Amino acid sequence: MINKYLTIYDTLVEQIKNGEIRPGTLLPSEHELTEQFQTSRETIRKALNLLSQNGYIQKVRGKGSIVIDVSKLDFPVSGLISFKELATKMGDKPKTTVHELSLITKPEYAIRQQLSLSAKDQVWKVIRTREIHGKKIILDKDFLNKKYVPSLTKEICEESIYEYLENDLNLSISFAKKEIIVEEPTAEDHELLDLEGFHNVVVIKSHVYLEDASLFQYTESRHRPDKFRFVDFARRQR
Amino acid sequence: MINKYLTIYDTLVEQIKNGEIRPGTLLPSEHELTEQFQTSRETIRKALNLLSQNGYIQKVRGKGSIVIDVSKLDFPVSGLISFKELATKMGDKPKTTVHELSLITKPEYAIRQQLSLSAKDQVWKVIRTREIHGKKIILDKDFLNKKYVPSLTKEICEESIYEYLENDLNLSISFAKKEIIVEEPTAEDHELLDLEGFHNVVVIKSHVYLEDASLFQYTESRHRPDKFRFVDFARRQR
DNA sequence: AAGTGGTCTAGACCACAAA
DNA sequence: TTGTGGTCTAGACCACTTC
Repeated sequence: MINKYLTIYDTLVEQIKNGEIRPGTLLPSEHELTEQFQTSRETIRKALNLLSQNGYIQKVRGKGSIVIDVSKLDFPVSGLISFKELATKMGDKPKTTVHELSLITKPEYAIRQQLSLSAKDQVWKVIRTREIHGKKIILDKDFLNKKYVPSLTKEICEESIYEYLENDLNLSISFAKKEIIVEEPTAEDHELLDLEGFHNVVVIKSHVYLEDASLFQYTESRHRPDKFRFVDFARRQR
Repeated sequence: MINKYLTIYDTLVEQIKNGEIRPGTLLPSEHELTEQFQTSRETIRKALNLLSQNGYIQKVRGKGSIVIDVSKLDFPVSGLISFKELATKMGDKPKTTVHELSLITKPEYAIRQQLSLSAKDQVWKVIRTREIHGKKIILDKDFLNKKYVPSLTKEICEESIYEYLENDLNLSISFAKKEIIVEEPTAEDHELLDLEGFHNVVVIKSHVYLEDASLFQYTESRHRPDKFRFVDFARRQR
């Protein structure tokens, strides 16, 4: 059997999405749910806390758990939509072009800083553009610590580096720190992207960490501003 | 006495920030912590889960809790830096100008939609610009449901609407759904902001909810792109 | 085999809301 | 007063890492 509290979570999410439990109404009380799912209250509370964190319910002491209207925004609860999702959403086959794939033996200072490298660490540098409806709208610059990724090919970069990491290398990404800013396009942006007169690019700088909290990738994803969208669900405080 | 698990959380955060517990090392085990803080393991685990959610540690089964290097980004763990923080960080007194403060008796369709209003609900409309170093760089357009905010003055809008809501009206914001996109400046942007040749504005659209999950505010915060910055800590999965 | 974190339990007491 | 969610406990068993 799989996790009990996750199956309860999934069940409730399903019921909320289906409309079996309507927005604005109350969930059954924790006591009732323990009977419904034949489990202890703490287990129910774990499931409910997940629902709360992911924006499905709002818990109110003394009252109950209010179901939030999740229909207002159509997206994964939080975060940047990935390139593949973006492309398929726009009804297009995603197309990736690899402009550079090289192994840097002596990384420059800025990169060593970003990846907290020691003097002898080597780094994969990958530069790719992403195309939707025939327009190159995203420029991805990836730097990966060779310590964790011994080999890398053009074919892998054209598909998905992440799938390669997870499926073949058995590396698992656990968290990322992202920063979003707007910059003037560089010469490289002008050369590789179809900017069509846009005067800014949206830049997402990410530090990506593995399960053991080791930093293994730094990425700059540079987007044409008209195609950029980021959503966030922010719960107040702890 | 206040919350036990929160005080434990605060203690550990303090130790991590001070450097008493160094990044890359392991926290004491949960068992050890129960003895250190004279409490049960589940209470310790509540504190540790908070640390994990807020990006201070990474828990690894069988190993322990790794302390993450929190110094790489200097900011509140996640989210948009507020105007006041931004201003004080740049060593300037924040200055707010109120351009409009009006009560709309018949809100247009778009606003009724955004705030899920019934036909007879009235809405406060507030338009303000924010100034740093003598430049108007943020345009805030707020729409507040009068049902929750009976009165509003120019003085309140020049200070902080939020402080008024929380301190005087005893209203508490619980969560917000935000969307970030980049737009061409409108005529209004050109009129009210010091755009200085910038061709885009970063727009943060927010739906703000109260503790009982009722939607009470819709806001568009329009930023000059060079002064915009957003940070995000994204943990994978649930 | 020993130590770590992950899940689950059954019960207790508390703070808050509504009737 | 009753019902709700919030905190806390002491213990159990499991899955994983390390030795």
